[in-house]
Amino acid sequence: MRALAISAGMAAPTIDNDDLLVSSNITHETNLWGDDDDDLLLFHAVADGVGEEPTGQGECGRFPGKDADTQLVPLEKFRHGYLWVSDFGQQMWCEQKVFYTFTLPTVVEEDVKMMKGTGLHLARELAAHETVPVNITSSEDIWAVKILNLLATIQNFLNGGLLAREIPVFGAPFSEDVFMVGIIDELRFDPESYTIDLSELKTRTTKSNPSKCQQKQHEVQAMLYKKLFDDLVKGVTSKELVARHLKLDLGRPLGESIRQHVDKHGLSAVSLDGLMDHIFGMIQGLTCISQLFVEYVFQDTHETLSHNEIQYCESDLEGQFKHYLQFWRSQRLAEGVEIEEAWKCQKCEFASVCDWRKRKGEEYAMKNMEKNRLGPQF
DNA sequence: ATTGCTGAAGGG
Ligand code: SF4
Repeated sequence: MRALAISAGMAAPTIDNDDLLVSSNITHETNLWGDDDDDLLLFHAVADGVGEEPTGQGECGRFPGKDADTQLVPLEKFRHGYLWVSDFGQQMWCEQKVFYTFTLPTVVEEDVKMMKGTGLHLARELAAHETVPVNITSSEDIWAVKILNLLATIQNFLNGGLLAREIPVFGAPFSEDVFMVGIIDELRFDPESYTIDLSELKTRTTKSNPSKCQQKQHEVQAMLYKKLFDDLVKGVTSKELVARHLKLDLGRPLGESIRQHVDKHGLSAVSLDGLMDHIFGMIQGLTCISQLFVEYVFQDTHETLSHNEIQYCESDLEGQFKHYLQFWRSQRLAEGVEIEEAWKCQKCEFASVCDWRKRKGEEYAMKNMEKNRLGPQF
């Protein structure tokens, strides 16, 4: 079984054989994974957005409410009106840090553990398909790539394929009208039971599972992927919704390079309108995700430390989703870590300027002083 | 900042 994925990037397009996956970037070219011949076509596309600097909203720009100058909330200032699934995980680590990464200059240094993690993910991805570059001429093309890569997965499963990696998903969960985009690490299809399981891969520098709080991050990430995928299967996510949030013109003709791949899938669509009609119809022939797994792999030896099922809890997910959304809508300030998690500040590049950390430290010192002052006498 | 006039994710 061969899969094809497309990617658009700055580099020259490359075409591989075997299973192809495509990823697209904001630039002029994309890569398709896989074989030219057939089967799976996976695209990831990128979205467009709008970014802005937060401005004089008081100390560190942390006050809630719209930005004084631009009247934009973080969702619009820092993202282009839609969020990434991974944004929520970052917020769970430290929301204040998320805020700083968007508003303060950061030090450029290569992160070996992240590069290793990326490498391990890429190796697995390429084991499932190859990428083929495509040319991109518009935002519509970029999203068409994502949709074609999702289509490749769907066609793969409907044709008896068992495994897919790096599957793009998107939607606006929980009727909040906030658009989310993400990429699922891995889906496995069992034709016998007609079930699809999801697996989220995390690599580790130490030979141990992460702390509870990090495990929680990974679980929420996996649950959100399921939610987005299931909404697609259920037909909750419509092309109009996608077009509105991503500011896309459904009728705009797709570029030549994209059209060729559309043709290869046996489709006649010339624009996103027809392409999404097709894919949204087709995905409803699949089934919602059954089991969720998080796999931890040791970076040095590539050995799997654990591969455990996690429980999907929709009400829990919804609660978290709405809480973290408040930050993006300026309905509350960014929250930093509590004193129990001050260890996170140790390696944080913003520690020396972090207002939150300073305040927490002072509060803590104050409490201790109180205790010492009152303590001996009572 | 890798890519940030911003692709998702990459680990802690
Ligand atoms: S110093 Fe601590 S509280 Fe401040 S941004 Fe970093 S991790 Fe968050």
